[in-house]
Amino acid sequence: MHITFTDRELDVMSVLWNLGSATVAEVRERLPDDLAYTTVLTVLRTLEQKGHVAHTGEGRAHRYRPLVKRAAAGRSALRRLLDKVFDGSPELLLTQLVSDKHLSDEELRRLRKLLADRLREKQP
Amino acid sequence: MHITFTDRELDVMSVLWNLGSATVAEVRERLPDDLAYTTVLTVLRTLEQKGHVAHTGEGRAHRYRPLVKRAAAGRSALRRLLDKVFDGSPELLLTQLVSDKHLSDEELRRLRKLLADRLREKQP
DNA sequence: TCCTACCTACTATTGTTATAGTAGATAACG
DNA sequence: CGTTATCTACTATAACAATAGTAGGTAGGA
Repeated sequence: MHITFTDRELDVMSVLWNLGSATVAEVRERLPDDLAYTTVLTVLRTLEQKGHVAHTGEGRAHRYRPLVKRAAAGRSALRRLLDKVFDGSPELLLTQLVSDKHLSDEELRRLRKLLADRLREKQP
Repeated sequence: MHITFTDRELDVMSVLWNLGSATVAEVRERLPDDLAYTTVLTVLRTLEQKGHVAHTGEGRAHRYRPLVKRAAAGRSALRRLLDKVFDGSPELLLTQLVSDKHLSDEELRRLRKLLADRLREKQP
């Protein structure tokens, strides 16, 4: 089963993942673009229709929360990226990731540790 | 500048990246779904319109080649994934990548080496 | 209590994606 | 040569994405 989001849906999900849950107004003020209130509401509604979020009443307003976990969406998107763009090669992908200028030495070191740990736990 | 492809466009680009260049028929037979010939042609045309591929005549047919490199598309997609889904954390992303069951120990080791090399070259 | 601000529900518009048919050219085959 | 297979160009259409307006309700402040 692959989970996919459109660009705008992903913006919204990102906010929900970060906040845990949010009202329309809360999502709206955190979006990168300045959209009409109703626009944000519409996006949330379509996400709900697709089963990716749910809402509960909070006074007059609705509070939305994600039903899909960040990790699940990540797994899905990563697999797709790996297959289609990096031709199934995790090395190509990682090369790209670490060649990203934004990564500090500290981060690189943490990544290395992460892999080392992972290997150790697989074959003790 | 972010490069983006729709699902189907990405399928097609993937084939072009793998083959270097291809005719409509060649792309078509490598796609995961069984699409009409004209459908594939249409996708290639829109990709051309967007400036992502170009074609040269090859006899009666056209031969298409990517204008966007796999690495460039990868960088763009990876950054997006990192920002929106993994909240900017390369660790989260890598965790997801290595928790993927498809990765063998051998691959994990190669990934670790890749990072080690990268760190060494940054600060010798 | 009355007005204002805020909220949802419904509707609308424009553009894009995904898919494919039809027409007409041409190369290839027999 | 004539017929068939193969191509491109053009056209079409349904579904979805992105954005937002309008109508009508309710809670709270003056």
